[in-house]
Amino acid sequence: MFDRIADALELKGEAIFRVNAYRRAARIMRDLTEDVEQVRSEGRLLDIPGVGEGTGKKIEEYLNTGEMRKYAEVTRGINEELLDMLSIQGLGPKTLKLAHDSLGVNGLEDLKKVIEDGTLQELPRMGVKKVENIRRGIELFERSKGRIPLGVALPIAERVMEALSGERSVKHMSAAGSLRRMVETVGDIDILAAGSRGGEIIEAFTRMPSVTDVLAAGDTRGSVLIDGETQVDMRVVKTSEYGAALQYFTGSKAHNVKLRGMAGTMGMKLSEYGVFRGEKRIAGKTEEDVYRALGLPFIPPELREDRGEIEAAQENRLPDLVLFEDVVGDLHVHSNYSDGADSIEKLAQAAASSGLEYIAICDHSKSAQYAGGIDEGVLRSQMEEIERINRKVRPFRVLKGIEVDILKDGTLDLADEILDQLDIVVASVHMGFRQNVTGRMVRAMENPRVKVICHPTGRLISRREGYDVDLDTVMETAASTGTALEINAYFDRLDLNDVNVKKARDMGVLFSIGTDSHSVETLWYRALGVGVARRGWLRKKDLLNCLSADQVASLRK
DNA sequence: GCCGTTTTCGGCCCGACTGTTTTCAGTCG
Repeated sequence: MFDRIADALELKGEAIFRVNAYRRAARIMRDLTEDVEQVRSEGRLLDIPGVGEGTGKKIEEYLNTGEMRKYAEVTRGINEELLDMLSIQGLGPKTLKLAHDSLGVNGLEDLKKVIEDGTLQELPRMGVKKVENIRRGIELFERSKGRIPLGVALPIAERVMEALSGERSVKHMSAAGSLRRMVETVGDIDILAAGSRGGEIIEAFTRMPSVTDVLAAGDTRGSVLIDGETQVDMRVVKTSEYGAALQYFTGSKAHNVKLRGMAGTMGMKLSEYGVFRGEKRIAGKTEEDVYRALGLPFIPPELREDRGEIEAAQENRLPDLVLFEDVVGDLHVHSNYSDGADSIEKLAQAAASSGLEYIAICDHSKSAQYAGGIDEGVLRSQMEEIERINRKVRPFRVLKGIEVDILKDGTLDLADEILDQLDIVVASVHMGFRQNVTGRMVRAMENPRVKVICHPTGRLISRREGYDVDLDTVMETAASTGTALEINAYFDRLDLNDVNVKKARDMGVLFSIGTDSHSVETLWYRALGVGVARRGWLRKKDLLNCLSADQVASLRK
């Protein structure tokens, strides 16, 4: 509702600072991991930075009545669709308001009509090119399916950088933006390069075979569509400005705004060209230099969300974040014993060559019939095969595991006797998403054999909300029983997500990264899991995957 | 609307590009 108020106020031409205050409040509410009712009942609403008198009262009003008068007032007479249209590229609030007020545009079809019949172009400060830009913006708006999952965007970014790596004048290159911060979905892909011949680099960029549309191309900036749908923006800067540019283009916006404010109060100025004191440029070549000039240690990109990282940096208490190389095991892999595509041996070899020390084969249990779940007998023969394979692939190790179903009464799908023979047991809810999920998970965690609860919310990024589950209770029980919660790294799950990981970590919960791979193709999703872990402020000691195979196999709760 | 090492009013991040204009408004990131 705060986001919608911001949209509506912006459209009405309200002061941008007020609009931004609402956007900030919306972001803060979205990031809040505590129950807002609880915060209110303890009288702490106004303790939340960014929530003042006004928004605090509105939150109270909403909690009491389920309504917000301000929201009703500012959205009166404005179509929801009109507010959505603010995200059309090339069409901002001023133009949209003008079209609304003087031409009666109240939706996408109206706008197309006034473009067609030429009346839009007759408005003040409108011309042929502007209208054409808006027309293209509409095309893109209708074509793009919204945000791209990180797991889809990362390989595209890598392909682009690979294609440009041969350009001789390129000195540095990196993904930037939300992709570099490892946000679970990204709006577009940003690539930054440092080099002397910007024009040539951009030209090579626009000539890549996968490019279907060139949206812009100049000496310092280019923008294209890959395969007709994914927007990639490329920027080229001077080597001396690369650090400041990378810092700037990585964002997040909220992080940068706060940093720039800080720079101001310290008598400096921060821009994408560097840190300045008066006319004098005092940093900019590397990101480390930029942060140092502001009196801060380097803040890893995954933390740059203005969720307390700047304050932590000032007080020198940034977490020592887990590194990709620290994660030496994948604790959730399916084989062709259930619904996976590849043999255990093939998975082991692929995992070994990707730098892992071990994987845990955790196929589905018998109740998951749709997934070819296995019973006690098949599991026994799988354990024998794993022993044979382990003799072949040493020092790599395959752990004997199972992804056991948590049944509708909270009991497990396989008997304790066989679970006792495994190296690791992970447990999942795969049925009855609305049926006492919390109680069932708690009961499963109370079983000392269960080391991990998989995908604790059950959400699918592209299409499903997740279970009816009380995460606070799950986290408390996980902490008290020593059960790890999974960071399921499958690209459409990423479950738990970043904010919940941070919250659970602060409660003393342990974590386990599992790719939930059903073939060798997705073992690389571990990188996505590490991204979520780092965004959740995790250290090496918070993850089971940083233990050795022996340590994992001998875990006791 | 929020907030305070410029502290209860008066600021609020910074710069580039585009297209429309004769000095700048709108949009974007």
